[in-house]
Amino acid sequence: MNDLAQKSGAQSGAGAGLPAHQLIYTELRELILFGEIAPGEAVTIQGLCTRLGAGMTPVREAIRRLISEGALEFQGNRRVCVPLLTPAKVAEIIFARQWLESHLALRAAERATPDDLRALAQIDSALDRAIDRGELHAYLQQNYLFHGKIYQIADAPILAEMAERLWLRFGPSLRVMIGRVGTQNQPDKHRALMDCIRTGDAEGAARAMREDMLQGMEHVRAMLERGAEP
Amino acid sequence: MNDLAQKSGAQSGAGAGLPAHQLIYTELRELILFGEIAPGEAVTIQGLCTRLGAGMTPVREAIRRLISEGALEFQGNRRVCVPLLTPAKVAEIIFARQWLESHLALRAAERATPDDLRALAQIDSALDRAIDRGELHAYLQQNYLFHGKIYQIADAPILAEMAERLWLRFGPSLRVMIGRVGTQNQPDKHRALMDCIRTGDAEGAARAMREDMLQGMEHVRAMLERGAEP
DNA sequence: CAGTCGGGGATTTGATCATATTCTGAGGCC
DNA sequence: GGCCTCAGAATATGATCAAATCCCCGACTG
Repeated sequence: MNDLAQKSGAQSGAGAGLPAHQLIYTELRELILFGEIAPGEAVTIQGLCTRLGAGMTPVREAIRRLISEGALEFQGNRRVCVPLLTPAKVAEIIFARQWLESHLALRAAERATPDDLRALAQIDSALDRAIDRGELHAYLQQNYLFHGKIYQIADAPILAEMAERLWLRFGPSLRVMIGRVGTQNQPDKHRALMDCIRTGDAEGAARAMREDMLQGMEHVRAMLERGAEP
Repeated sequence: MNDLAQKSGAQSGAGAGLPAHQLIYTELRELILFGEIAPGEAVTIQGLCTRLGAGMTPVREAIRRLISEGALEFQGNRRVCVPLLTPAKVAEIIFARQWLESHLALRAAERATPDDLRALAQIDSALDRAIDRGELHAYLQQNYLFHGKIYQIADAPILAEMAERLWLRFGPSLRVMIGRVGTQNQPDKHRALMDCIRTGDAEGAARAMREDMLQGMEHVRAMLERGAEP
């Protein structure tokens, strides 16, 4: 219960020292992004206060922030929940990502350094390991990291933020989709993408990224149009 | 149950009914959007508490939300200010808006009803009046409303939100730019846009919207590259 | 001797919490 | 079946604590 010790001792490695609402935000964001909270599931302030062991003010701020990012939804009366995707929303997301992701990949191909390529390769091999072992959470995480690294290389913070925000919208449903389809059935376009980046083929990188994205998103779309309960 | 008092809080005195943080958010958002708070200007919680006559919690939440929307910036140590645009950021915004706005205009042209056209014409004439009178604030406001109405007609909430978010980024600098250039020098592409929508020329609407947007944004870009202090 | 740099306290500001108040939803009673 | 009451949750306030900035003063240097 004595969490007040975090201010006096500024040690204990990373994470210590920054404000609680930031930590709560990051934590809650990952819970949503990787589907720990299912689409449609309700979120209460006091529930999170006990779940994350935090005060009420930081939790409130984190929730507000995630609402404004589309990761949570304000249900008219004072209820908050993880939004359910509709086919229309998925169509919008696919449309936006076609443009965003391919452009970011194109920029990344123009700018990537050998170090960047090494980092990408490292993430991709971790991703492969997760696929082999069927580790759902690690798969989602590494996949997200891979795209995030592309965004970082692309050096376009505003566009990257737009792309990251879309992840928050389809992340929960992606988890459900992968959970049903399995991690095996995802032919990996990342290798082709990295090859294009390595050879400086920007157009090819854009195309590979677009295909990688479409592959996953069309599965989500199909699941929503069929199952109707994500 | 049916709270129609969504946002038009002009009735019943103090606009009671919806939560305070929502009111504060809307108010602060407009202050930023129309440049009442200049780019680079610092924003303090307690300053806003007195300025808007509100408690500290709602103000905090509004600020957090606007930070996450890019309308405010977190300056390392706990300072918050309206961000200064850089040429690189403007280039990103122009790039994104080229795609977003033209696509939204295209969708709007495919969906607009006669009622929608009437509403657009009404906003546009208010905009013309503001230009004639040289009313800066009204000009910015009606211009924003015009685009917002297009977004609404387009019926693509996620894309519209992305576009609205960009307004928060360039709004303050737009105000500075118009303040220098004047409202007169903006040849109005809105008429052409509405004509295209009326005749169902979706491609033409997209083109007109793109040109309208470019006109304004290139002025902003030029101002930033020249003046360096917006 | 004057100007500047650095230190230390006062003040402002942000972060968090505990608590009071209000609103929503549900279940019981008439 | 409708109204009323009650419990639980969210909103909002103010107080409190910590930290960063600011300002003033003194010492050192040119």
